[in-house]
Amino acid sequence: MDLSSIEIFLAVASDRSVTKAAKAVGRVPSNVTTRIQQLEEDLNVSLFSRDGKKMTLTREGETFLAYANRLMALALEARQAVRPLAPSGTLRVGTMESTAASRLPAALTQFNQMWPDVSLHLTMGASRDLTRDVLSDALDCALIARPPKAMREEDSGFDAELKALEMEPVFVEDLLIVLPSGHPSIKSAADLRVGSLAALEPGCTYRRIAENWARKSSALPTSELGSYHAILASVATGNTAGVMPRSVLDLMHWPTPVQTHQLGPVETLLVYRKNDRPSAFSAFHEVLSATKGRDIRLATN
Amino acid sequence: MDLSSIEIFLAVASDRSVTKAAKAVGRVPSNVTTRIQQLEEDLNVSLFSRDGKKMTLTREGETFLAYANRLMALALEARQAVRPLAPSGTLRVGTMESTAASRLPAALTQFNQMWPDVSLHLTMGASRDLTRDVLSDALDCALIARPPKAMREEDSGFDAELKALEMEPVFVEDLLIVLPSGHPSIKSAADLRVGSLAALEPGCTYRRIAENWARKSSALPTSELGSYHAILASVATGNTAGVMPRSVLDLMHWPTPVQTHQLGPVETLLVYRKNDRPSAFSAFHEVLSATKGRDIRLATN
DNA sequence: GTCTTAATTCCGGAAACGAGATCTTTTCAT
DNA sequence: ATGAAAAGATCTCGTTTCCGGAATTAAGAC
Repeated sequence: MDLSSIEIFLAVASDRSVTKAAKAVGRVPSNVTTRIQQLEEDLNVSLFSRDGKKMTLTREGETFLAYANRLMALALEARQAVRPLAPSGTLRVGTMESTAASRLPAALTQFNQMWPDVSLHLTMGASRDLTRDVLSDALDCALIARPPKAMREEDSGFDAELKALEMEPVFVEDLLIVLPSGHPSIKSAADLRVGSLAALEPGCTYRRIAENWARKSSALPTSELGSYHAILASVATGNTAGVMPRSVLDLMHWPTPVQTHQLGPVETLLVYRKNDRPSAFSAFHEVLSATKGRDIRLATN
Repeated sequence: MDLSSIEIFLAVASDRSVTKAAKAVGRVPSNVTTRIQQLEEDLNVSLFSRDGKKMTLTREGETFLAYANRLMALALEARQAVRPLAPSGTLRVGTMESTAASRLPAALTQFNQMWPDVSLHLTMGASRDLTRDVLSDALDCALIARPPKAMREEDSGFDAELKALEMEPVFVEDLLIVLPSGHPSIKSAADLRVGSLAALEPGCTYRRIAENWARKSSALPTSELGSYHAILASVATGNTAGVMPRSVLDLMHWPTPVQTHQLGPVETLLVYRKNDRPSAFSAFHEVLSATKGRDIRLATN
C-alpha cells in the first residue's frame, strides 16, 4: 500500500471519475485505472462499482475512504512534525480570487491548525500582477494560472518573469464559459448570443484565455466586474457570458443548471523565487500538496 | 513517502543496525541504506546519526518513529476494516516455542483487539510435527523453521510435506549456540568444552541444525529439555551448550553477557494448506506481516 | 444506428528498485 | 601498533515497476 495510490484513490473517490481524477493528480487516466486496480487487488476487495461509466464507491470503498483521509493527514502531520525549525513569522501569499474561493479554505484551515505562529497575509490579484509581486519580493509566493503556450509566446514579458521563478502545478481547473439560462449550446464563440463577456481584471489569465477564444470569431466587448458573484449575477441578466473555473461554479449552488462551454484545463501554479524558501513557505507548500485533490472535509487524524 | 520505506525505517530504528534490519525485512543492506537515505531526503531531515557504525535515532528520528508506528497501525487497521466478511470462529495456529515467546505476543495482542470474535487455539510443537498437523488439517496454519537446503535433501519426507503446503517467510532468526560463562570462544564444534548439547524435542529444526553442525567435528550427546528456560539453566551449570535463537536469548535478560556462537540465520515460515484460507487466517496473516520487524510497544493508531 | 465520452487494455520507453561487488571506516583481537 | 573482521556507504548492473500514449471496448446521447 503506497501513499501515492491513496492520493489517487482519494481523487477518484471525490470526483467519481477516472478522467477527472487523473487531471487532478496530474496523471494519465490509464495510470489511475491501474493504480486503483492494484489497490483493490492488494486489499482484496473492490472499492468502486463500475456500473456503466459511473464510478461509485462500494460500501468497503466508503470505509476505506475514511482511513485514506486519516492516513494522508497523518503522513502530512509526520512530515511537519520532523521539521527541525518550527516556522514562524509572516508568510505573504498571493492568490487568484478563484483559488481563494474554491481551493484554499481547506488548506488554510489545516495550515492554521498546524502552525498558529505563522501569520498568513493573503493578497488577491490577477496572475500577471501576482507574478510581478513575487519577483519584486512584495510576496513570498503566489498561486497563479499558467497561460497556455500560445499565449505565453504572445506575451514574452510574462513568460520571462515566469522563467525567473520556480513553479509547480498544484491544481487543474476546468475553465468554463457560463451562459445565460435558455441560451442554445455553442460550439464556438460565433454561436454566442450575448452582448458581452464578463470577467475580472485585465491581468487575469482566465479573462485573457476567454478573450483569445472569443476574438477568433466575434468582436465581443469585455465588461469588467469585481467578483465571481458579480459575474454570475450579470450572466443571470441574460446578455452576458461569464468566465470562471468549474470549481468556482460548483461552489455557488446556482439554482438552475446552467449551460456551460469548456475552454479546456488550466493549471494553477505555485510560484516562488528560486533559492528563497523560508521555513514557513516549505510548510505551506507541503500542506498545499497534501490537500491537492483531497476531500474538503478534513480528517482529524 | 512509501509504507515500505516506513517498514524499513522501523526495522532500523528498533535494531539500530542496517545489517540486522535488512535481515529482519528480508532485504539486502545496501537497499536498506538507500531507502533510509531516500526517506531522509524526502523529509529533509536526518533521522539517524551515524557515529561510527552505530545508528542512533536523532531527535527528529524519535518523533518520526512515533508517527511511523501510527501510520503502520492505521494502514493495518484500514486493511482489516475493508475485509468484506468479518472473521469469526476458531483458528488453530501451531507455533514453535521460540516464536511464541519472542515474536507472537505483540501480534496476538493486536489480533485479539481487532477480532475478539475469533478464538485462537495455540499449539506449541516442533516444526516437523506442526507441519504434519497442518497437512492433516489438525491445524489451520503453523509457524515453523525452514530447514537449510542441505538438511532438506537429507530428509526428503519433510521436504515433500513442505512442498505440499503454501509457505511464506515472516521472520528471520539468528540461531545461536549459547556457551557457559567463561567458556573460550569457538570457531567450530571441535572447540566445544562441554559434555552435551541442550535442545528441545527431536523434531525441532533448531536442534537438528545444531546437531548437524556438532557432528561434523565431535560426537556430542544431546540432552533433551522442555523449555528454553530449562536450557539456559542447564547452560549455567557449565557443562552444556544451549541452542536458541538470539531473539529468545535477548528476551531473557540473562545476567552476565553470555558467550555465543552464530550458526547463521534461519527463516521462520508461516505454512498453510493450499486453497484453504478461511477469513480468520487471512486476518491473522495480515497482522503477522504488519507486526514483522516492528517495535513491540504497539501504536494506538 | 451513429457519435461521443469514459474506462480499460496493451505496449514501449523510462525510471526506480534490489542484489552483489567494492570501498571506507570503525572496532576488536592479537 | 597492526591486522582482521564487520558494518555502512557507494557503484554498477539487471530486473521490475511505473508512466504515458494508442488502440479497444462499452455505455449513453442524439
